[in-house]
Amino acid sequence: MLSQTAEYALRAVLAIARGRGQAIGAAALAKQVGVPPNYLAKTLNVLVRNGVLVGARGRNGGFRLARRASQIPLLDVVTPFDDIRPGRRCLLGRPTCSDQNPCAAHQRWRGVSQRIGDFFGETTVEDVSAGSMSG
Amino acid sequence: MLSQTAEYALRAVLAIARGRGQAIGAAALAKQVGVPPNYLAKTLNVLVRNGVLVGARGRNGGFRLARRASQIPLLDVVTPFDDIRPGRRCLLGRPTCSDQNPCAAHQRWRGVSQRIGDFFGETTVEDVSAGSMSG
DNA sequence: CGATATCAGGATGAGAATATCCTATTATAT
DNA sequence: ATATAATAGGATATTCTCATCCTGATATCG
Repeated sequence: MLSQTAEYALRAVLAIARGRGQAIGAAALAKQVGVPPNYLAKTLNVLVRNGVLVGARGRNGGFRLARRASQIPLLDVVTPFDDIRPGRRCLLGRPTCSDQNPCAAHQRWRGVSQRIGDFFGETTVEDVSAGSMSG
Repeated sequence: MLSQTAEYALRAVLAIARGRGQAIGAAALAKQVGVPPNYLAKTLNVLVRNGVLVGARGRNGGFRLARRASQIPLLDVVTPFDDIRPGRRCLLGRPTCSDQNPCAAHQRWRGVSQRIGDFFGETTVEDVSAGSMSG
């Protein structure tokens, strides 16, 4: 469903959210969510550039959420890595696919696609970070 | 959503279904659905080995559906290329994710995931091949 | 100040997915 | 029979994602 990188980003952001405002270093985060440390560092950096996280350098540095968890839809976490806009989710891979310009599967796929879009747009980091530690 | 290869497979199978029993050669098919000819040939070959298509060699050869279009769920077309079983669709990429062993996002993602699974399992090639030529 | 911990980010490598090429096999038409 | 048209499928090339490595910038602690 999501690229490896987007999954890493999600896991990391959820872990940060569980820290309740406490900054967490990339290395600790990597160990906690089980992803390659160096790669995660780059991924977190992208999230900083996209306004999802803020990164603090130097001793006692680390990453925090840029906004309250309730203000960050999962879409914001995922979008820098995967383009999941509705038009780009055509089942048959057409560059654009809409009600006006539908592919053969559009009519039937539409409802499902909508559900996916709604999920990422409406579910916030808070909604899912409240859950279990794992993942 | 799907890999490039799975998309190609879907497009090709839908085009074959529109041929109403008439065998279509890989080259003609490739031109019709707009995919690299040699690559499509390999992809079609996989579908033959998986019992979705039958390939006829020699002059006037080509590909036909192995069953009636109404008997081929999209899942069968896609599965040889993408593993989209529910357990493998964990948002956070855990190897297994279920009601018994859920990830943080499981509860909320579950409904959407189910819809996706139902779509591929229940929608048949006939359901979507009836639609437009394009795609 | 100086040592150290940490993010920022460019350069490079490994592997998978995608794409191309070529040869073998098989059926049909003449 | 022979030529030809088509699938079958191995070998190879290309591209992109994922991952590692290294250096620079910056903040904190003593």
